[in-house]
Amino acid sequence: MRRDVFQAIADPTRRAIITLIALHAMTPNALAEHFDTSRQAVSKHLRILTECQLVKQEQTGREIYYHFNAKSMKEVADFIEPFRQMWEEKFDKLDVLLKKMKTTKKK
Amino acid sequence: MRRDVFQAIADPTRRAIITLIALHAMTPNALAEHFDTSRQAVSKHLRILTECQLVKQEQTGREIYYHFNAKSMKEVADFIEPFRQMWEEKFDKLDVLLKKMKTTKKK
DNA sequence: TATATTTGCAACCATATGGTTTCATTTAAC
DNA sequence: GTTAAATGAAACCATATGGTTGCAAATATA
Repeated sequence: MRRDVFQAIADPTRRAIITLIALHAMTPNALAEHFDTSRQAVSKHLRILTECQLVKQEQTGREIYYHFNAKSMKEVADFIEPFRQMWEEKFDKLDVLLKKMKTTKKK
Repeated sequence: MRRDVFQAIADPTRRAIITLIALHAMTPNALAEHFDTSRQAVSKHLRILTECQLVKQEQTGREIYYHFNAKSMKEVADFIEPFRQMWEEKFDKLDVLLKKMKTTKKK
């Protein structure tokens, strides 16, 4: 079964879980209170997030605190980073100049 | 039907399409040659990418060139950006110092 | 005009997904 | 020791997903 970070963050509930957990570690029970779904559904999301290492477990007694593991998010960053300058429209003057030179040369 | 950018980039074929198209606009036929799937399958992917505005169509005769629209990728960037400093482990000395002062003060 | 090319759409299919309910296990509290 | 709380796993279900094949429409080419 394919289980990667991109698929993990595709679900809005999982993105919300990530955002909550990034602030501070939480138990599944505490998390479930933030959503309309059942605790078990949240647990399934946590399983998926764990499988792609977006979260880590820390057991204390019968409670399990889920921590955010930001490193795994880097894969997403690496994918979109090459496109950043395409949506950020601020090009410095050197870039514009180089682009101009390139076009005129071609012509 | 939910159709957002996160779901769009969840599929590896669609991510590959995006990467190809970002280099230069392509027709569905040209795109399909890069994959094992049928042209129609690629067409379905393009439909999804169009719906969340990750690509734009430009018709010339009977051919349709698909362009990459980087702006729509910003939504993903905005989501992961807050976590960036959590995975980038390079903190400058001032940050470390401030952190230290904070802890000692608390104690 | 007749034919070939490019494309999107519809119907269908196997599997994945996200949810539920039920149950077993472990640990805390009484 | 008995009961309650926290959790994960399994079974089940409706729907979404990604693929296929077949077909129709529009445009280029002969």
